[in-house]
Amino acid sequence: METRTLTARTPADGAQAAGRDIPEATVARLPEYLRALTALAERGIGTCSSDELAAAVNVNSAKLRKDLSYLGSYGTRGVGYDVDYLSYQIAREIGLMQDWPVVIVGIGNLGHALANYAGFGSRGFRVVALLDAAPELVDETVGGLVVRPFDDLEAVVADGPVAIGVIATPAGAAQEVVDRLVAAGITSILNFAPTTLAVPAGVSVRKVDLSIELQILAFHEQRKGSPVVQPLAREASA
Amino acid sequence: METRTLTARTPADGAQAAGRDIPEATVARLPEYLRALTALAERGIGTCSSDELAAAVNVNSAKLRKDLSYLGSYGTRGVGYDVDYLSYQIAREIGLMQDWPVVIVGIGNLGHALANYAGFGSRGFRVVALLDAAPELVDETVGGLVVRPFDDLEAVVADGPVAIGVIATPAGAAQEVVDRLVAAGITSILNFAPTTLAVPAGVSVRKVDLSIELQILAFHEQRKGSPVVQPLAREASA
DNA sequence: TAGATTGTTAATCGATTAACAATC
DNA sequence: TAGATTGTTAATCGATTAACAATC
Repeated sequence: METRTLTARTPADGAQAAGRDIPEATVARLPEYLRALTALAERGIGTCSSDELAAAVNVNSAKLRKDLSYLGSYGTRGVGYDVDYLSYQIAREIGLMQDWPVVIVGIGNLGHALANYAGFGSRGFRVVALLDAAPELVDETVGGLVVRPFDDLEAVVADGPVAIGVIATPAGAAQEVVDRLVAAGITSILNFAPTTLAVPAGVSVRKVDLSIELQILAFHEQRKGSPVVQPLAREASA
Repeated sequence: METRTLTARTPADGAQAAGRDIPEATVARLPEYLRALTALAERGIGTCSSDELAAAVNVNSAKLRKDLSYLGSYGTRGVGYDVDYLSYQIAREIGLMQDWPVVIVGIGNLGHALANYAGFGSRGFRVVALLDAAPELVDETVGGLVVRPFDDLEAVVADGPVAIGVIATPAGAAQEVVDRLVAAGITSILNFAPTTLAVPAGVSVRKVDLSIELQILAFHEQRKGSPVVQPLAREASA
Protein backbone atom coordinates (compact mmCIF):
# COMPACT_ATOMS: atom_id res chain seq x y z
CA MET A 1 0.00 0.00 0.00
CA GLU A 2 2.90 2.36 0.71
CA THR A 3 3.90 2.42 -2.95
CA ARG A 4 0.45 3.17 -4.23
CA THR A 5 0.50 5.47 -7.22
CA LEU A 6 -2.27 6.53 -9.51
CA THR A 7 -1.10 4.44 -12.45
CA ALA A 8 -3.00 4.45 -15.70
CA ARG A 9 -5.18 1.38 -16.00
CA THR A 10 -4.90 -0.99 -18.91
CA PRO A 11 -8.10 -1.79 -20.82
CA ALA A 12 -7.99 -5.29 -19.33
CA ASP A 13 -8.15 -3.86 -15.81
CA GLY A 14 -11.53 -4.44 -14.22
CA ALA A 15 -11.30 -1.49 -11.85
CA GLN A 16 -11.75 1.02 -14.65
CA ALA A 17 -14.91 -0.62 -15.90
CA ALA A 18 -16.06 -0.77 -12.26
CA GLY A 19 -16.48 3.00 -12.42
CA ARG A 20 -19.63 2.52 -14.46
CA ASP A 21 -23.12 2.20 -13.06
CA ILE A 22 -22.94 2.26 -9.31
CA PRO A 23 -26.18 1.07 -7.63
CA GLU A 24 -28.29 3.86 -6.17
CA ALA A 25 -28.20 2.32 -2.69
CA THR A 26 -24.41 2.34 -2.84
CA VAL A 27 -24.26 5.96 -4.01
CA ALA A 28 -26.35 6.99 -1.00
CA ARG A 29 -23.86 5.35 1.36
CA LEU A 30 -20.64 6.71 -0.13
CA PRO A 31 -21.00 10.09 1.64
CA GLU A 32 -21.42 8.26 4.95
CA TYR A 33 -18.26 6.26 4.39
CA LEU A 34 -16.43 9.44 3.51
CA ARG A 35 -17.63 11.16 6.65
CA ALA A 36 -16.54 8.23 8.82
CA LEU A 37 -13.13 8.16 7.12
CA THR A 38 -12.72 11.88 7.75
CA ALA A 39 -13.46 11.31 11.44
CA LEU A 40 -10.87 8.50 11.54
CA ALA A 41 -8.26 10.72 9.86
CA GLU A 42 -8.93 13.45 12.43
CA ARG A 43 -8.19 10.92 15.15
CA GLY A 44 -4.88 10.23 13.47
CA ILE A 45 -5.86 6.75 12.26
CA GLY A 46 -4.08 5.88 9.01
CA THR A 47 -5.48 2.44 8.21
CA CYS A 48 -8.73 0.64 8.91
CA SER A 49 -10.36 -2.67 8.09
CA SER A 50 -13.76 -3.07 6.49
CA ASP A 51 -15.02 -4.35 9.83
CA GLU A 52 -13.93 -1.18 11.61
CA LEU A 53 -15.28 1.20 9.01
CA ALA A 54 -18.52 -0.74 8.74
CA ALA A 55 -18.99 -0.57 12.50
CA ALA A 56 -18.56 3.20 12.43
CA VAL A 57 -21.35 3.52 9.88
CA ASN A 58 -23.59 0.79 11.29
CA VAL A 59 -23.56 -1.41 8.19
CA ASN A 60 -22.66 -4.99 7.47
CA SER A 61 -18.97 -5.24 6.49
CA ALA A 62 -19.83 -7.40 3.48
CA LYS A 63 -22.06 -4.61 2.24
CA LEU A 64 -19.29 -2.08 2.73
CA ARG A 65 -16.79 -4.18 0.77
CA LYS A 66 -19.31 -4.74 -2.00
CA ASP A 67 -20.02 -1.02 -2.16
CA LEU A 68 -16.32 -0.18 -2.39
CA SER A 69 -15.78 -2.85 -5.02
CA TYR A 70 -17.90 -0.79 -7.43
CA LEU A 71 -15.28 1.96 -7.24
CA GLY A 72 -12.25 -0.28 -7.73
CA SER A 73 -9.83 -2.27 -5.60
CA TYR A 74 -8.53 0.26 -3.13
CA GLY A 75 -7.83 -2.03 -0.17
CA THR A 76 -4.96 -4.35 0.66
CA ARG A 77 -5.74 -7.96 1.56
CA GLY A 78 -4.57 -8.81 5.04
CA VAL A 79 -4.14 -5.13 5.88
CA GLY A 80 -7.23 -3.05 5.22
CA TYR A 81 -7.73 0.37 3.68
CA ASP A 82 -5.48 3.42 3.80
CA VAL A 83 -7.77 6.08 5.24
CA ASP A 84 -6.47 9.01 3.17
CA TYR A 85 -6.26 7.08 -0.06
CA LEU A 86 -9.76 5.65 0.26
CA SER A 87 -11.12 9.07 1.24
CA TYR A 88 -9.61 10.53 -1.89
CA GLN A 89 -11.06 7.83 -4.12
CA ILE A 90 -14.55 8.18 -2.67
CA ALA A 91 -14.44 11.97 -2.85
CA ARG A 92 -13.37 11.75 -6.49
CA GLU A 93 -16.12 9.27 -7.28
CA ILE A 94 -18.81 11.43 -5.68
CA GLY A 95 -17.55 14.47 -7.55
CA LEU A 96 -16.12 16.47 -4.69
CA MET A 97 -12.94 17.46 -6.52
CA GLN A 98 -14.85 20.34 -8.04
CA ASP A 99 -16.97 23.23 -6.81
CA TRP A 100 -20.74 22.97 -6.86
CA PRO A 101 -22.44 26.39 -6.98
CA VAL A 102 -25.77 26.41 -5.16
CA VAL A 103 -28.68 28.83 -5.07
CA ILE A 104 -31.14 28.83 -2.21
CA VAL A 105 -34.69 29.92 -2.97
CA GLY A 106 -36.91 30.97 -0.08
CA ILE A 107 -35.20 32.74 2.80
CA GLY A 108 -37.69 32.14 5.60
CA ASN A 109 -36.78 30.40 8.84
CA LEU A 110 -35.38 27.36 7.09
CA GLY A 111 -33.67 29.31 4.32
CA HIS A 112 -31.98 31.42 6.99
CA ALA A 113 -30.72 28.31 8.75
CA LEU A 114 -29.47 26.84 5.47
CA ALA A 115 -27.73 30.07 4.44
CA ASN A 116 -25.96 30.18 7.79
CA TYR A 117 -25.10 26.48 7.75
CA ALA A 118 -21.31 26.33 7.85
CA GLY A 119 -21.00 22.69 6.79
CA PHE A 120 -22.55 23.75 3.51
CA GLY A 121 -19.30 25.04 2.08
CA SER A 122 -17.13 22.36 3.64
CA ARG A 123 -17.46 19.93 0.77
CA GLY A 124 -17.28 22.27 -2.16
CA PHE A 125 -20.92 23.32 -2.10
CA ARG A 126 -20.70 27.07 -2.49
CA VAL A 127 -23.81 29.20 -2.01
CA VAL A 128 -23.71 31.78 -4.79
CA ALA A 129 -27.13 33.38 -4.35
CA LEU A 130 -30.08 33.70 -2.00
CA LEU A 131 -33.38 34.42 -3.70
CA ASP A 132 -36.80 35.31 -2.36
CA ALA A 133 -39.96 36.64 -3.94
CA ALA A 134 -40.90 38.75 -0.90
CA PRO A 135 -39.73 42.37 -1.28
CA GLU A 136 -39.38 42.76 2.50
CA LEU A 137 -36.64 40.10 2.59
CA VAL A 138 -34.73 41.39 -0.42
CA ASP A 139 -31.53 43.31 0.39
CA GLU A 140 -31.29 41.72 3.82
CA THR A 141 -27.89 40.12 4.46
CA VAL A 142 -27.97 36.48 5.52
CA GLY A 143 -24.86 34.39 6.07
CA GLY A 144 -22.75 36.99 4.29
CA LEU A 145 -24.92 37.16 1.16
CA VAL A 146 -27.49 39.76 0.17
CA VAL A 147 -30.93 38.34 -0.59
CA ARG A 148 -31.96 39.09 -4.17
CA PRO A 149 -35.40 39.05 -5.84
CA PHE A 150 -36.38 35.67 -7.23
CA ASP A 151 -36.70 37.32 -10.64
CA ASP A 152 -32.91 37.75 -10.60
CA LEU A 153 -32.62 33.99 -11.10
CA GLU A 154 -31.82 34.17 -14.80
CA ALA A 155 -29.26 36.92 -14.17
CA VAL A 156 -27.59 34.79 -11.49
CA VAL A 157 -27.37 31.82 -13.85
CA ALA A 158 -26.04 34.07 -16.64
CA ASP A 159 -23.39 35.34 -14.23
CA GLY A 160 -21.95 31.90 -13.65
CA PRO A 161 -22.99 28.26 -13.65
CA VAL A 162 -25.38 27.01 -10.97
CA ALA A 163 -25.36 23.27 -10.35
CA ILE A 164 -27.92 22.83 -7.61
CA GLY A 165 -31.08 24.65 -6.64
CA VAL A 166 -32.31 24.37 -3.06
CA ILE A 167 -36.02 25.00 -2.56
CA ALA A 168 -36.95 26.26 0.91
CA THR A 169 -40.22 27.95 -0.01
CA PRO A 170 -43.72 27.10 1.20
CA ALA A 171 -45.27 24.07 -0.54
CA GLY A 172 -47.57 26.25 -2.62
CA ALA A 173 -44.71 28.01 -4.39
CA ALA A 174 -42.42 25.04 -4.93
CA GLN A 175 -43.67 23.78 -8.31
CA GLU A 176 -43.52 27.25 -9.84
CA VAL A 177 -40.01 27.72 -8.47
CA VAL A 178 -38.72 24.38 -9.74
CA ASP A 179 -40.17 25.12 -13.18
CA ARG A 180 -38.20 28.36 -13.29
CA LEU A 181 -35.03 26.69 -12.01
CA VAL A 182 -35.27 23.97 -14.64
CA ALA A 183 -36.03 26.48 -17.38
CA ALA A 184 -32.90 28.37 -16.32
CA GLY A 185 -30.88 25.21 -16.92
CA ILE A 186 -30.48 23.84 -13.38
CA THR A 187 -30.68 20.04 -13.40
CA SER A 188 -30.27 19.15 -9.72
CA ILE A 189 -32.83 20.12 -7.09
CA LEU A 190 -32.91 19.68 -3.34
CA ASN A 191 -36.46 20.17 -2.15
CA PHE A 192 -37.36 21.08 1.43
CA ALA A 193 -40.93 22.06 0.57
CA PRO A 194 -43.48 19.46 1.68
CA THR A 195 -44.83 18.65 -1.76
CA THR A 196 -44.10 16.34 -4.69
CA LEU A 197 -42.37 18.09 -7.58
CA ALA A 198 -42.85 17.25 -11.25
CA VAL A 199 -39.72 17.66 -13.37
CA PRO A 200 -38.67 16.61 -16.88
CA ALA A 201 -36.43 13.60 -17.40
CA GLY A 202 -32.78 14.41 -16.83
CA VAL A 203 -33.47 16.56 -13.78
CA SER A 204 -32.59 15.01 -10.40
CA VAL A 205 -34.69 15.79 -7.36
CA ARG A 206 -33.91 14.81 -3.78
CA LYS A 207 -36.22 15.75 -0.96
CA VAL A 208 -35.74 16.43 2.73
CA ASP A 209 -39.03 16.12 4.53
CA LEU A 210 -39.33 16.57 8.28
CA SER A 211 -43.00 15.73 8.39
CA ILE A 212 -42.61 12.44 6.56
CA GLU A 213 -39.76 11.37 8.82
CA LEU A 214 -41.83 12.13 11.90
CA GLN A 215 -44.73 10.13 10.54
CA ILE A 216 -42.51 7.13 9.83
CA LEU A 217 -41.27 7.30 13.42
CA ALA A 218 -44.84 7.58 14.67
CA PHE A 219 -45.84 4.49 12.72
CA HIS A 220 -43.14 2.39 14.34
CA GLU A 221 -43.68 3.96 17.76
CA GLN A 222 -47.34 3.02 17.54
CA ARG A 223 -46.44 -0.56 16.67
CA LYS A 224 -44.06 -0.85 19.58
CA GLY A 225 -46.97 -0.44 21.94
CA SER A 226 -46.51 0.85 25.44
CA PRO A 227 -45.45 -2.28 27.30
CA VAL A 228 -43.27 -3.85 24.61
CA VAL A 229 -40.64 -1.16 24.28
CA GLN A 230 -37.75 -3.45 23.42
CA PRO A 231 -38.51 -6.04 20.66
CA LEU A 232 -35.12 -7.78 20.93
CA ALA A 233 -34.13 -6.87 24.44
CA ARG A 234 -30.53 -7.89 25.00
CA GLU A 235 -28.59 -7.01 21.88
CA ALA A 236 -27.20 -3.50 21.61
CA SER A 237 -25.88 -2.21 18.29
CA ALA A 238 -22.39 -0.80 18.73
CA MET B 1 -69.05 3.58 -1.16
CA GLU B 2 -71.54 6.11 0.14
CA THR B 3 -72.77 3.74 2.81
CA ARG B 4 -69.34 2.92 4.13
CA THR B 5 -69.28 2.45 7.87
CA LEU B 6 -66.54 1.33 10.19
CA THR B 7 -68.00 -2.11 10.83
CA ALA B 8 -66.23 -4.59 13.09
CA ARG B 9 -64.33 -7.17 11.07
CA THR B 10 -64.91 -10.87 11.51
CA PRO B 11 -61.88 -13.06 12.18
CA ALA B 12 -62.24 -14.51 8.68
CA ASP B 13 -61.81 -11.06 7.16
CA GLY B 14 -58.48 -10.68 5.43
CA ALA B 15 -58.30 -6.94 5.88
CA GLN B 16 -57.71 -7.23 9.58
CA ALA B 17 -54.76 -9.59 9.17
CA ALA B 18 -53.44 -7.25 6.45
CA GLY B 19 -52.70 -4.76 9.19
CA ARG B 20 -49.65 -6.83 10.16
CA ASP B 21 -46.16 -6.27 8.85
CA ILE B 22 -46.20 -3.50 6.30
CA PRO B 23 -43.01 -3.33 4.19
CA GLU B 24 -40.70 -0.49 5.13
CA ALA B 25 -40.78 0.97 1.60
CA THR B 26 -44.56 1.13 1.84
CA VAL B 27 -44.50 2.79 5.26
CA ALA B 28 -42.26 5.53 3.85
CA ARG B 29 -44.79 6.26 1.09
CA LEU B 30 -47.94 6.32 3.22
CA PRO B 31 -47.32 9.91 4.41
CA GLU B 32 -46.93 11.01 0.79
CA TYR B 33 -50.22 9.43 -0.18
CA LEU B 34 -51.86 11.11 2.78
CA ARG B 35 -50.46 14.50 1.81
CA ALA B 36 -51.67 14.11 -1.78
CA LEU B 37 -55.11 13.05 -0.57
CA THR B 38 -55.28 16.10 1.70
CA ALA B 39 -54.47 18.31 -1.28
CA LEU B 40 -57.23 16.63 -3.31
CA ALA B 41 -59.73 17.11 -0.47
CA GLU B 42 -58.81 20.80 -0.31
CA ARG B 43 -59.63 21.07 -4.00
CA GLY B 44 -63.02 19.60 -3.24
CA ILE B 45 -62.31 16.27 -4.91
CA GLY B 46 -64.23 13.44 -3.26
CA THR B 47 -63.09 10.41 -5.24
CA CYS B 48 -59.95 9.45 -7.11
CA SER B 49 -58.58 6.45 -8.96
CA SER B 50 -55.26 4.79 -8.23
CA ASP B 51 -53.98 6.24 -11.51
CA GLU B 52 -54.82 9.78 -10.42
CA LEU B 53 -53.38 9.46 -6.93
CA ALA B 54 -50.29 7.71 -8.24
CA ALA B 55 -49.70 10.51 -10.75
CA ALA B 56 -49.89 13.10 -7.96
CA VAL B 57 -47.15 11.31 -6.03
CA ASN B 58 -45.07 10.27 -9.03
CA VAL B 59 -45.34 6.54 -8.47
CA ASN B 60 -46.49 3.60 -10.53
CA SER B 61 -50.20 2.97 -9.94
CA ALA B 62 -49.57 -0.75 -9.42
CA LYS B 63 -47.20 0.13 -6.60
CA LEU B 64 -49.78 2.41 -5.06
CA ARG B 65 -52.46 -0.28 -5.14
CA LYS B 66 -50.08 -2.84 -3.70
CA ASP B 67 -49.12 -0.43 -0.93
CA LEU B 68 -52.76 0.24 -0.07
CA SER B 69 -53.54 -3.47 -0.15
CA TYR B 70 -51.37 -3.92 2.95
CA LEU B 71 -53.80 -1.72 4.88
CA GLY B 72 -56.97 -3.41 3.67
CA SER B 73 -59.46 -3.08 0.83
CA TYR B 74 -60.52 0.51 0.98
CA GLY B 75 -61.30 1.12 -2.69
CA THR B 76 -64.27 0.30 -4.86
CA ARG B 77 -63.72 -1.61 -8.10
CA GLY B 78 -64.84 0.38 -11.10
CA VAL B 79 -65.00 3.57 -9.04
CA GLY B 80 -61.79 4.34 -7.15
CA TYR B 81 -61.11 5.57 -3.63
CA ASP B 82 -63.15 7.89 -1.46
CA VAL B 83 -60.65 10.63 -0.60
CA ASP B 84 -61.81 11.23 2.96
CA TYR B 85 -62.24 7.58 3.81
CA LEU B 86 -58.82 6.59 2.47
CA SER B 87 -57.22 9.57 4.22
CA TYR B 88 -58.73 8.43 7.47
CA GLN B 89 -57.52 4.86 7.05
CA ILE B 90 -53.97 5.90 6.19
CA ALA B 91 -53.84 8.41 9.06
CA ARG B 92 -55.03 5.71 11.43
CA GLU B 93 -52.47 3.23 10.13
CA ILE B 94 -49.60 5.70 10.51
CA GLY B 95 -50.71 6.53 14.02
CA LEU B 96 -51.94 10.07 13.52
CA MET B 97 -55.09 9.64 15.59
CA GLN B 98 -53.03 10.41 18.67
CA ASP B 99 -50.71 13.14 19.84
CA TRP B 100 -46.95 12.69 19.59
CA PRO B 101 -45.06 14.84 22.09
CA VAL B 102 -41.69 15.94 20.74
CA VAL B 103 -38.62 17.48 22.36
CA ILE B 104 -36.08 19.40 20.30
CA VAL B 105 -32.49 19.37 21.52
CA GLY B 106 -30.13 22.03 20.20
CA ILE B 107 -31.65 25.45 19.55
CA GLY B 108 -29.12 26.89 17.09
CA ASN B 109 -30.07 28.10 13.62
CA LEU B 110 -31.70 24.81 12.69
CA GLY B 111 -33.35 24.28 16.07
CA HIS B 112 -34.84 27.78 15.77
CA ALA B 113 -36.24 26.98 12.36
CA LEU B 114 -37.67 23.69 13.59
CA ALA B 115 -39.23 25.27 16.68
CA ASN B 116 -40.89 27.89 14.49
CA TYR B 117 -42.01 25.36 11.87
CA ALA B 118 -45.77 25.58 11.79
CA GLY B 119 -46.32 22.31 9.91
CA PHE B 120 -44.81 20.57 12.91
CA GLY B 121 -48.00 20.66 14.92
CA SER B 122 -50.32 20.09 11.98
CA ARG B 123 -50.21 16.30 12.19
CA GLY B 124 -50.32 15.84 15.93
CA PHE B 125 -46.64 16.35 16.55
CA ARG B 126 -46.63 18.66 19.53
CA VAL B 127 -43.37 20.27 20.63
CA VAL B 128 -43.38 20.06 24.42
CA ALA B 129 -39.85 21.26 25.18
CA LEU B 130 -36.82 22.99 23.68
CA LEU B 131 -33.52 22.03 25.30
CA ASP B 132 -30.02 23.40 24.91
CA ALA B 133 -26.83 22.97 26.89
CA ALA B 134 -25.66 26.56 26.28
CA PRO B 135 -26.63 28.85 29.20
CA GLU B 136 -26.84 31.87 26.88
CA LEU B 137 -29.73 30.27 24.96
CA VAL B 138 -31.64 29.12 28.03
CA ASP B 139 -34.69 31.23 28.93
CA GLU B 140 -34.92 32.63 25.43
CA THR B 141 -38.40 32.20 23.93
CA VAL B 142 -38.54 30.45 20.55
CA GLY B 143 -41.74 29.59 18.76
CA GLY B 144 -43.73 30.25 21.91
CA LEU B 145 -41.65 27.99 24.15
CA VAL B 146 -38.95 28.91 26.65
CA VAL B 147 -35.63 27.14 26.05
CA ARG B 148 -34.65 24.99 29.03
CA PRO B 149 -31.27 23.56 30.07
CA PHE B 150 -30.53 20.16 28.57
CA ASP B 151 -30.21 18.82 32.10
CA ASP B 152 -33.95 19.39 32.51
CA LEU B 153 -34.50 16.45 30.14
CA GLU B 154 -35.39 13.97 32.86
CA ALA B 155 -37.74 16.49 34.47
CA VAL B 156 -39.48 17.06 31.14
CA VAL B 157 -39.96 13.32 30.65
CA ALA B 158 -41.22 12.95 34.21
CA ASP B 159 -43.71 15.73 33.54
CA GLY B 160 -45.37 13.87 30.69
CA PRO B 161 -44.58 11.28 28.03
CA VAL B 162 -42.19 12.20 25.22
CA ALA B 163 -42.44 10.05 22.09
CA ILE B 164 -39.84 11.57 19.81
CA GLY B 165 -36.54 13.32 20.36
CA VAL B 166 -35.23 15.64 17.64
CA ILE B 167 -31.48 16.20 17.65
CA ALA B 168 -30.38 19.50 16.13
CA THR B 169 -27.03 19.79 17.89
CA PRO B 170 -23.56 19.85 16.33
CA ALA B 171 -22.25 16.41 15.32
CA GLY B 172 -19.87 16.26 18.27
CA ALA B 173 -22.65 16.39 20.84
CA ALA B 174 -25.15 14.11 19.14
CA GLN B 175 -24.09 10.72 20.53
CA GLU B 176 -24.06 12.01 24.09
CA VAL B 177 -27.48 13.56 23.57
CA VAL B 178 -29.01 10.43 22.11
CA ASP B 179 -27.62 8.36 24.96
CA ARG B 180 -29.37 10.64 27.43
CA LEU B 181 -32.61 10.61 25.44
CA VAL B 182 -32.60 6.83 25.29
CA ALA B 183 -31.76 6.54 28.99
CA ALA B 184 -34.73 8.81 29.68
CA GLY B 185 -36.97 6.32 27.87
CA ILE B 186 -37.37 7.95 24.45
CA THR B 187 -37.42 5.30 21.73
CA SER B 188 -37.78 7.37 18.53
CA ILE B 189 -35.09 9.76 17.35
CA LEU B 190 -34.97 12.16 14.44
CA ASN B 191 -31.33 13.12 13.87
CA PHE B 192 -30.29 16.28 12.04
CA ALA B 193 -26.68 16.10 13.22
CA PRO B 194 -24.27 14.95 10.50
CA THR B 195 -23.07 11.82 12.26
CA THR B 196 -24.03 8.18 12.66
CA LEU B 197 -25.71 7.41 15.96
CA ALA B 198 -25.39 4.15 17.89
CA VAL B 199 -28.54 3.11 19.72
CA PRO B 200 -29.76 -0.08 21.42
CA ALA B 201 -32.19 -2.41 19.66
CA GLY B 202 -35.77 -1.20 19.97
CA VAL B 203 -34.87 2.45 19.38
CA SER B 204 -35.76 3.86 15.96
CA VAL B 205 -33.52 6.46 14.36
CA ARG B 206 -34.27 8.44 11.21
CA LYS B 207 -31.84 10.96 9.87
CA VAL B 208 -32.17 14.12 7.82
CA ASP B 209 -28.86 14.99 6.25
CA LEU B 210 -28.41 18.00 3.98
CA SER B 211 -24.80 17.26 3.18
CA ILE B 212 -25.46 13.68 2.10
CA GLU B 213 -28.31 14.77 -0.15
CA LEU B 214 -26.11 17.38 -1.81
CA GLN B 215 -23.39 14.82 -2.38
CA ILE B 216 -25.81 12.39 -3.98
CA LEU B 217 -26.94 15.18 -6.31
CA ALA B 218 -23.31 16.03 -7.07
CA PHE B 219 -22.59 12.42 -7.98
CA HIS B 220 -25.36 12.34 -10.54
CA GLU B 221 -24.63 15.82 -11.79
CA GLN B 222 -21.03 14.81 -12.41
CA ARG B 223 -22.19 11.77 -14.37
CA LYS B 224 -24.47 13.83 -16.52
CA GLY B 225 -21.46 15.65 -17.92
CA SER B 226 -21.68 19.09 -19.40
CA PRO B 227 -22.83 18.34 -22.96
CA VAL B 228 -25.22 15.49 -22.16
CA VAL B 229 -27.66 17.34 -19.96
CA GLN B 230 -30.74 15.33 -20.90
CA PRO B 231 -30.25 11.52 -20.92
CA LEU B 232 -33.74 10.77 -22.24
CA ALA B 233 -34.56 14.01 -23.95
CA ARG B 234 -38.21 14.01 -25.00
CA GLU B 235 -40.22 12.43 -22.23
CA ALA B 236 -41.45 14.72 -19.46
CA SER B 237 -42.80 13.26 -16.25
CA ALA B 238 -46.16 14.80 -15.40
C1' DT C 1 4.82 -19.78 6.24
C1' DA C 2 0.69 -18.37 9.18
C1' DG C 3 -2.62 -14.95 10.03
C1' DA C 4 -5.47 -11.45 8.42
C1' DT C 5 -8.49 -9.27 5.42
C1' DT C 6 -10.01 -8.11 0.86
C1' DG C 7 -12.85 -8.73 -3.34
C1' DT C 8 -16.24 -11.72 -5.35
C1' DT C 9 -19.55 -15.32 -5.78
C1' DA C 10 -23.93 -17.08 -5.20
C1' DA C 11 -27.86 -17.54 -2.38
C1' DT C 12 -31.48 -15.00 -0.26
C1' DC C 13 -34.41 -11.45 0.59
C1' DG C 14 -37.33 -7.53 -0.37
C1' DA C 15 -39.34 -4.22 -3.71
C1' DT C 16 -41.24 -3.18 -8.20
C1' DT C 17 -44.15 -3.92 -11.97
C1' DA C 18 -47.14 -5.81 -15.73
C1' DA C 19 -50.98 -8.26 -16.31
C1' DC C 20 -55.47 -9.76 -15.32
C1' DA C 21 -59.32 -11.94 -12.78
C1' DA C 22 -62.65 -10.13 -9.66
C1' DT C 23 -66.24 -7.06 -9.16
C1' DC C 24 -68.47 -2.59 -8.71
C1' DT D 1 -74.79 -5.72 -19.70
C1' DA D 2 -70.51 -2.92 -20.75
C1' DG D 3 -67.00 -0.15 -18.95
C1' DA D 4 -63.99 0.93 -15.39
C1' DT D 5 -60.94 0.10 -11.83
C1' DT D 6 -59.48 -2.48 -7.87
C1' DG D 7 -56.81 -6.13 -5.48
C1' DT D 8 -53.68 -9.87 -6.33
C1' DT D 9 -50.60 -12.87 -8.70
C1' DA D 10 -46.33 -13.96 -10.51
C1' DA D 11 -42.37 -12.50 -12.90
C1' DT D 12 -38.53 -9.45 -12.64
C1' DC D 13 -35.37 -6.57 -10.74
C1' DG D 14 -32.23 -4.74 -7.30
C1' DA D 15 -30.12 -5.01 -2.67
C1' DT D 16 -28.25 -7.63 1.11
C1' DT D 17 -25.50 -11.05 3.13
C1' DA D 18 -22.75 -15.26 4.28
C1' DA D 19 -19.09 -17.63 2.80
C1' DC D 20 -14.67 -18.24 0.92
C1' DA D 21 -10.90 -18.18 -2.51
C1' DA D 22 -7.38 -14.88 -3.47
C1' DT D 23 -3.58 -12.67 -1.72
C1' DC D 24 -1.08 -9.36 1.11
